[in-house]
Amino acid sequence: MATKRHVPKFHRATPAVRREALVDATLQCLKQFGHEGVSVRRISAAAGVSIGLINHHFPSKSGLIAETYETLALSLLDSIRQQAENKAVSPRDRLSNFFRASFAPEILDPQLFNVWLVFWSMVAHSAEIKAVHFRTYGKYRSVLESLLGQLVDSGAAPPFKLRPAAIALSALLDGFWVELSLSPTVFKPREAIVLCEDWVNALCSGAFPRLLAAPGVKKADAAPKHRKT
Amino acid sequence: MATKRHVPKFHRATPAVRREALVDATLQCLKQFGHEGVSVRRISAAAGVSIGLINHHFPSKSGLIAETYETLALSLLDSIRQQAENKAVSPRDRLSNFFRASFAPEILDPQLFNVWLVFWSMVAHSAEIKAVHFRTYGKYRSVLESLLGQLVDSGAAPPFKLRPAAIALSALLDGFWVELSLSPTVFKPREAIVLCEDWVNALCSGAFPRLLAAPGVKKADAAPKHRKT
DNA sequence: ATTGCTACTATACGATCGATCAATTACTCT
DNA sequence: AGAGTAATTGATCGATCGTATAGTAGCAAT
Repeated sequence: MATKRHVPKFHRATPAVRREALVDATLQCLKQFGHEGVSVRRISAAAGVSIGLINHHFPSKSGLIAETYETLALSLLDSIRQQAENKAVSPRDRLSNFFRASFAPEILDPQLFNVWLVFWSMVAHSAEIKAVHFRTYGKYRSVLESLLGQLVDSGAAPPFKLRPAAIALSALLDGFWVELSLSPTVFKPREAIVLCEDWVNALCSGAFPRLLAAPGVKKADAAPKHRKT
Repeated sequence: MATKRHVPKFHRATPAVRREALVDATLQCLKQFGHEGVSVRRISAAAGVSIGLINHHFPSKSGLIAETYETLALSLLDSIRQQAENKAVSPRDRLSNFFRASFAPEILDPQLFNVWLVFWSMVAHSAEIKAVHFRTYGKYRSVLESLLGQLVDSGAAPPFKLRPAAIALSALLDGFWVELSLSPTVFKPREAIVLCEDWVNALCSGAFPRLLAAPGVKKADAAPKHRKT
C-alpha cells in the first residue's frame, strides 16, 4: 500500500504576504488587460487564489487598486531616484540621469502607461485613490525639488523658487511621457531628454526671471514694490 | 369623441443626423460616467433611442467612440484656436491667448479629463482610436507650429526649429493640464499659464540654443559635419 | 391608398461583473 | 493528539454587459 501523504489543497499565508501577492497579481493584470484587468476574477486567477480571497484581505476592489497604485508609484520613483542621486557626479549630471531614467524603456513601457490610465481614471471616483495620487505626486515633486535645490547649492543655477520650477519640470516630463506612450513614432525619447535638458539649461542661465528668488527665500512676490539695498 | 390623431412612436432620421445625435449622447455619457459610460445601454438611453440602434449606425462600439473622439478633439482645438488667432494682436499675444484658452474652466473641466482618459485607454487596443489620436494630435501640434512660426516671422523670436519646439510646448501644456485635472489644489491655472509664458519668453530670448536653426530651415542637424559656404 | 424601403424597436442570449457567506481546511498552540 | 483560529474556498446572487435578430412602423414614392 502506498504511503498516504497529505497534500495541502492551498497554502495559508500571512495577511501581509498575501496582500503583497495580490498587489503583484493586480499589477500584472492591469499591465496585460488595462481596464479589463480590474476584475476580481482575473486578479485572483493571476494570484492563484480563489475569488473570495480578495474581499477577505481588502475592504473593496478600490482598496486593492489604491495599494497597487502606491506600491508601483513609489517603486518607480525610487528606482529613478536611485539612478539619479549618484553622489559621485555633479547635481547637474544627476538631473541628466533623472531624465535618462525617466525615458528608459522600462518606464516608457506602453503597458505601464495603461496601468497609469486606470489609476488616473479612478481618481475622480475614489477618494482613496485620489489621496494616493496626491501623496505620490507630492513625493515626485519633492524629489525634483531636491535635485533642483542641489543645483542651486552647487552654484550651477541662480537661486529660484523650487516649487514652481519642480511643477513645471514635472509637467514637461509627464507631457513627454504621455505622448511617447500614446504614439511613439512622433518623436523619440532622446528628443524629449534633450528638450528637458534645454529647459534646465535655460533655468541655469536665468532665462526664467519670474522664477528667480532671493537666496534662501522659498517664495517671493514676482514684482516686489519695495526693495531695500 | 376626441379626434383620433396618430402620434408616432419614434422619429426616423437621416443616418448623418442620427449619428451626430449618438455622438452627442456618447460625449454626455463619457462626461458623466467615465468608463462606465461606455455602454450601449447608457448611450442609447441618453440619446432616447433603443439599444439596437447603435449597431445599426456604427460597425461597433469602438467606431462610435472613435467618431466621438475626433469630433470632440477637433471642436476643442478649433475653439482654442479661434480665441488665439486674433489677427488684431501680435503673434506673441496670440500665444498668450492660446494659453489662457487652454486653461479656461471649460477645458480644465475634470469631466472632460475623464473623457480623455477613456479615449487614451482605448488607443492601445483599437487601431481606429489610435489613428484618431495620431491625426488630432498632429493638428494640435501644427496649430502650435503655426503660432510659433508667426512669432519668428514677426521678429519676436529668433529662427528655431518649429517642430521640436511645438512638441515641447505641447508636452508642457499637456502636463499642466493632466495635473490640474487630477489634483486642482497643488497649483493654479494661473501659475501654469505663467510657466508657459516663461517658456516662450526663454525661447524668444534664445535660451534654447539647440532649438535654433538657420532662417527658413525647417529641420537641420544639431551638429552638421560638413557645411558649405 | 397602397407599396417598398429601411430606420428603428424590443426581446433574448450567454458571458462577466462585484459582493456575499457558509463550509472547509491549513496551521498553531496546548 | 486534539482543539481553536482564521485563512481560504467556491457556489450563488442580482445586475449589467455587447451583440444578434425578428418584427414594427415611419415616411416617401407611386
